[in-house]
Amino acid sequence: MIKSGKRSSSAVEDYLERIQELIDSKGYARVVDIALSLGISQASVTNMVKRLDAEGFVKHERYRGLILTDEGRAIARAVIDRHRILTEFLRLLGISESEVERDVEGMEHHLSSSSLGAIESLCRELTSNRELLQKVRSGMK
Amino acid sequence: MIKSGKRSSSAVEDYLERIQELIDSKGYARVVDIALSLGISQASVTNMVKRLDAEGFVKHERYRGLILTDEGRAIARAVIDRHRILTEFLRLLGISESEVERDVEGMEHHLSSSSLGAIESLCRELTSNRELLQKVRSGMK
DNA sequence: TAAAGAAATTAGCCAAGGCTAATTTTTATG
DNA sequence: CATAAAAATTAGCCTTGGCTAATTTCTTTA
Repeated sequence: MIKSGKRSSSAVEDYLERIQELIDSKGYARVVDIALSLGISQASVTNMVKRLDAEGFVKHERYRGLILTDEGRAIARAVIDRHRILTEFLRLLGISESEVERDVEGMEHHLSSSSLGAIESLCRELTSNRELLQKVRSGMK
Repeated sequence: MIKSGKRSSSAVEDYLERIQELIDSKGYARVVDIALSLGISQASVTNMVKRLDAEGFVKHERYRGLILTDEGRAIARAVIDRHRILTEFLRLLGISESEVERDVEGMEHHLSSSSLGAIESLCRELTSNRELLQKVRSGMK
């Protein structure tokens, strides 16, 4: 039996994504690290961490850092996946790096896995078919 | 000299989009029409309409309805465009109608015009090249 | 044209997520 | 090992954008 799913907010997804990335890159994620990385205040992070802990997405040990629960990690992984694929997609289409970032950050919380799978397939096709890619790119106004 | 741009919120964009659609379809958009159409309370709409009016996106006449200013109409048109193209895109990829709707509603506020143009071009290609479309669709897990 | 009904507004509330300033707790260092 | 520095928390505030209930204003109709 799979845990409910609970549709988490964009903010929650952003936090979980960043926490996982911090753990992957530096081995730990403390309140201060998250705050710096997201560009928000430590106080705001403390609040959200309380919520994430209460809702079972993370376990927090003061001054030690956070770890993600299975559920939290599943969400983080899903968001990171959507992020990666959307980024690849827009880059393939020749969108400028700064726009890719803005667009992806906005869209990554609103993509069903069906749509994600379709875009992934499209990326494969665009990657293996340069002629097609050229054609698409040249058709942009 | 073009007016600043002002990056309006998703909520503002949703309202302007819906107001324009109501005007297009029934000729007018009153508070009650917007409330019914968005599935929220009249009181909430009254509040937002005050804001939209104060910020110069609409003109409101009680019991008569709203009209969009040039600026409001420009935003509405842009959102409706993004909506239309994203919808076409996901439909082409074979996503189910309900998922198309959910995904588009979420994503339509976060798409730059570059990305929009690219997706538009991609739609043209997918439409005129059924073989490609088949290939992409069959590559989805 | 007066009264019923529809439309709109007001008042007061709530939750999510931000913020700063002040304080507490832990770690690290001279 | 005392204390400075770093990390975390608390308290209190703000904005956005919802809500309900009560009230007001306009329109419609008997």
